[in-house]
Amino acid sequence: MQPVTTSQFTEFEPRLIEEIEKSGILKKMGAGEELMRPGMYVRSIPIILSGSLKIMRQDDGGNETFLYFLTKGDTCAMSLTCCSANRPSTVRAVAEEPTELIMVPVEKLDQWMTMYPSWKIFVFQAYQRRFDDMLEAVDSLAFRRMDERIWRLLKKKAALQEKRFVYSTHQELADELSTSREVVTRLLKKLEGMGKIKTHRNRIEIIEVRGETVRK
Amino acid sequence: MQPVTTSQFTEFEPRLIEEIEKSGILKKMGAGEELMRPGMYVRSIPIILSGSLKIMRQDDGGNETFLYFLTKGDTCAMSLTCCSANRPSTVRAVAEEPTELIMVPVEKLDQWMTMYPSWKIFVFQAYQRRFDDMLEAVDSLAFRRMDERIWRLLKKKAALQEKRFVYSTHQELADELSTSREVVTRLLKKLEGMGKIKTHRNRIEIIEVRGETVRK
DNA sequence: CCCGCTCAGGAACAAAAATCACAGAGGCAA
DNA sequence: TTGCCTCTGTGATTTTTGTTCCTGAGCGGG
Repeated sequence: MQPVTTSQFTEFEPRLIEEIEKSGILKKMGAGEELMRPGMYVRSIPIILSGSLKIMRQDDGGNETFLYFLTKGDTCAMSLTCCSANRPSTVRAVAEEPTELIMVPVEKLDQWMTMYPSWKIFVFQAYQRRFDDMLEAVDSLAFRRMDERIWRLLKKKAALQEKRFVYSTHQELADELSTSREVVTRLLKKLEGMGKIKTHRNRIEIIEVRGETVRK
Repeated sequence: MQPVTTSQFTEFEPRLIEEIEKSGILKKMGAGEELMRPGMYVRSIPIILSGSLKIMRQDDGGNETFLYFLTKGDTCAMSLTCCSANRPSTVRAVAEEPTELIMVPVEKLDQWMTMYPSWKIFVFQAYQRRFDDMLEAVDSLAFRRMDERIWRLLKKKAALQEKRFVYSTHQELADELSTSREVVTRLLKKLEGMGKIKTHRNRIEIIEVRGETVRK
């Protein structure tokens, strides 16, 4: 429909890329914009072209916790499962930065699975990667203390955009780590004391990664 | 090969059941026996006939945490991903009770996917269920305090075997919740004080579930 | 420039969980 | 019975995290 740059996905057959471009709808999202929330029914699955989506889990009481990021070439495994089971989403997806994606209607999923080997591989890889991501989230929650969780989250965010500045408020980080703003502030100060970061208003500077200084 | 009772899986085509019985290997495990550990390469995927497997995540320092149970009719999504990506396992699987399973060689996975619609559904449902389980594990870790986590684990274990006794030591529960034995002992005492359980040596009795008393 | 708002910092205290240290209970086997 | 071993209970202490409350910095709009 739109002139979509799916051609970057070299692992897809040309025919499949054609199909994606034909039936997919291009969507542009601004930073912080919400693509999906718990309870929402999903009728199409996103493939990310650029930028990144932050996937969060929420409980009934408004608390939430970060699960993982989706970046270029990723698709949302949750959407896949929800779509095919026709159930509402149980997670929230928010654009972490300006993000472009193609929304592919559910109906195509099954068709393409049998028609295009590369699509089958794509879908299975999506499941695989998300399992890995979930396990990492579990590791973080089960085995690490808050200071390390913050530090890792900051590094992940910085790596995502290949910048040394992370544009998050303490409150946002607190939400992502399911803790309180005060705790984040405290531990950021500690990290600052250790020389790993420098805090600014609305932005945190990553100084040191494993002894190396981040450039850019 | 062996006379396997796969016939209980009515959702499979008769032809598929035949195939499973032909190429699958029946395996019986005693309670506590280990099917898989991190680092192990898997060349066949298990389908559980009876009993249950406990899936645990371990970190490098010997700590571990419970992820979910697999029961009759389930298969291990981790095995699926590990097999097809030819990577070692990143989780540990232990028989929670005496358990019977069929081990199906990896090679069949792909074949059956295209040949038998019911197998494709089976595999996708496996992914779906395990995603749900992982999300529940995350909820537990992120949003609940240790006393509630213990209580829920006990109820889950009791439900698994439809008994009101849970045959676990405090140390085992501590490992499953990635905490220390002392904490478990203390909180069990608290639950006992609340009349929800009664503790015995090597076994815990579930007294009350949501106001109802457990029979059996 | 002042007002109002969000964001960050921090003190003081409370609660939850982890750690240390030890004692006793129960069961098994010599 | 005695000794040994595992499992359980508990007190004391520390660490980590959560909570409450208040202060001031920074920033944009009138």
